[in-house]
Amino acid sequence: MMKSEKPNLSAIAHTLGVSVATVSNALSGKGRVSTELAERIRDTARSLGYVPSVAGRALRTGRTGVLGLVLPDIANPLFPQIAQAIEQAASSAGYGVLIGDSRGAVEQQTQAILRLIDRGVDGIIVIPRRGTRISDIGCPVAVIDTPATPGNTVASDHWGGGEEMGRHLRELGHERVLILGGSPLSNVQSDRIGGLRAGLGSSVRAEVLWLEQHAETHGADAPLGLAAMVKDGVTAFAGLSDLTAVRALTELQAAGIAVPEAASVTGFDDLIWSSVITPSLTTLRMDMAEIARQAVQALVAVIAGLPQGRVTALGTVVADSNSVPMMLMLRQSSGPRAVDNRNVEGDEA
Amino acid sequence: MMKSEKPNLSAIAHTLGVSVATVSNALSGKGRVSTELAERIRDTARSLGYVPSVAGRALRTGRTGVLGLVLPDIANPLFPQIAQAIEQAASSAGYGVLIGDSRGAVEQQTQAILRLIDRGVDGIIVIPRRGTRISDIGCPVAVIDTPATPGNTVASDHWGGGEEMGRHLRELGHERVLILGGSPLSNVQSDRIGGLRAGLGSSVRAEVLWLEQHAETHGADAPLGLAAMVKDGVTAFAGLSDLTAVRALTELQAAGIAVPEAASVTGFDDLIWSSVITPSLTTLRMDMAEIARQAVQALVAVIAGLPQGRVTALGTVVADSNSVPMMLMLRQSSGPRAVDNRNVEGDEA
DNA sequence: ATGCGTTGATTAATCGTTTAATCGATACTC
DNA sequence: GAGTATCGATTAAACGATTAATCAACGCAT
Repeated sequence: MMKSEKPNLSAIAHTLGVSVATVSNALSGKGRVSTELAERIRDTARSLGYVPSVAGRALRTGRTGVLGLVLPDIANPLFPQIAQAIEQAASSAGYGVLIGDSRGAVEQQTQAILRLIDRGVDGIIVIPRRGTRISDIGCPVAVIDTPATPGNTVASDHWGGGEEMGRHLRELGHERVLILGGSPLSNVQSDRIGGLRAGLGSSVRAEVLWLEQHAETHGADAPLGLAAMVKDGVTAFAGLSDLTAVRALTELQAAGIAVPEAASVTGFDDLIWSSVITPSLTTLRMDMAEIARQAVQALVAVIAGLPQGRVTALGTVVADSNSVPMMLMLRQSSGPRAVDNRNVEGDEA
Repeated sequence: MMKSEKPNLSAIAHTLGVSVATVSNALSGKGRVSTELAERIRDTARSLGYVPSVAGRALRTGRTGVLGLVLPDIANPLFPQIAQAIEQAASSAGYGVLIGDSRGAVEQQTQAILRLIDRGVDGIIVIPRRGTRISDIGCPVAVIDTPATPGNTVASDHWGGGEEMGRHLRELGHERVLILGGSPLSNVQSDRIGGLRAGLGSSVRAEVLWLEQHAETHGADAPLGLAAMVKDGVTAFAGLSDLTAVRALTELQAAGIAVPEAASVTGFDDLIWSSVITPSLTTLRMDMAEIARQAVQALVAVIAGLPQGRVTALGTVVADSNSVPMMLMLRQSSGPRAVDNRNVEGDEA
């Protein structure tokens, strides 16, 4: 059963009759060890099932090999994608990922960061709450927000994505578009709107409906009255997230308005259900794998003190490119503009 | 700027002219220290901003104060709820949470667990892949699956939830129900189906459509043909997750079948969009906060070697109660059975 | 006065790894 | 052949916290 206590460096050193330092050097490839002995050391290390003690190493080197991940609100439906990508990137860079939740309030974000630092993380990846700036904390930070945000490390090209979507809708012939946003405070949403407007061009009329504001005046889950807007001439609804897009889509369908025949609906983020609903949702997918890879790489470079590790004036790390293109997922919910919706049947709300 | 190096025990000891051991004793409250001196030590510790080194402590005590969290697939839309609840519970118990992703494959699950153990976690919380058993690994494990699963630590009462939902549908007068499941291998889904059948009673005809199987024969995102089933007399669709419920809901709507007037749709899990779609989705919410609390508590009890810490024959920790009730969220997508759907308009697919 | 128990503090060892300093021994240069 | 690199390995000192063992001092009963 070889239930022997976990093997450590001195166990290996002892079985081979050498010193622990030599073993350490051999395994890390740092000091000077004869290739032949190094080989034997690696062999016995493997056969003994040696795995270095993170605690011992951390104590000596001052680095834990752990990154912290802070999200505005862990309950965000985007979280799975993000967490998976970050974990994957960190793991293949030899790092673990400790999660920190800043559930809601802004000051909680700082709290979460401080807790992670107290736990000894080597660096932190923050997806900041809308409008928040990351003040100078005592460890390397990668910020994933918007290419336009000062101090941003790397992020999706929300503007470019919006532009592509806008162009798509314009080419379909839409002339009145309603943009459905959550809150004007979000950098991400501002970028997406800017891009949408640019892509739609000056000939297309685009208005914005802020859901947060709507919720305040009409109650939390009140209908948005989209059917009336269709009657009024709106033929496309561009949600700034798939969540609001699905909300719009179902509200239209429930009112008897066919999507995409009578009205188009588009979203952002390609959340998991976007492809399974009927009609499947035209949306923009973020390349989270690439974003995560870059963020982690930049962070690790600074942590390891590599020459390519660079830091902004705000103390955040900088990646190769701070903007990663989004990918338009053309699906069924967007189509050519309906010729005339004024006499469409729908209306229930 | 007091950029002094991080204060450690000896820094405190030095400023007060006492030994580090005394400081350690005072702060941990373990050894024998005069109350007056202990007070002074705590004061200076606070004023120096002392925070214990996790590495040092881990090396000495062998415990890191970190729990691992392993999920079947991090991309699961339930992940946010779970992660947030676990992080919260762990945090208030003084533990950090390290995430491990077993992205897909079953053997990856074991890999993820081993990686976490190598990182020195004190315990692991696993939400196992369907049908997977957790073999004896070298550290305390809490399993969140199904009350009926052998070795389960704590979980939602999926059966009871299903029963409640079944009763709800029966009371609405439905006589033919289609249950929409993903895969028959899932313990959770089996329980939910069992409960649904029990709640519906013997007078209600209930069939199951397995989406995974359907995808294999008809292609990944093929329509489920629900409109035809409505014509055939089915008046209620019970999704085993909100994801499939929304899929069903939109497919029905797109086919011109009014929900809940012509057909009811229900789900499980109360995922984030369930409340914002139209009609909002009747579903069952899990009490993840309570589940997480119990799992963490049980795990920590075993880790700390407390007398109330108990372990099953399979090596998993046991909680106070292994079953937490689900909560029926009555919303708009379920209603009384339509008298006759045979001549309903809908049909497009 | 001797012995004993208690209190309040210190000493010193230990956890496992890294790394600068050291030290033989061999090889090379002039 | 004496001085000097170079190579290959060892020694020993950290890193910061915990904890068993020890110790001085004091009170108190015999």
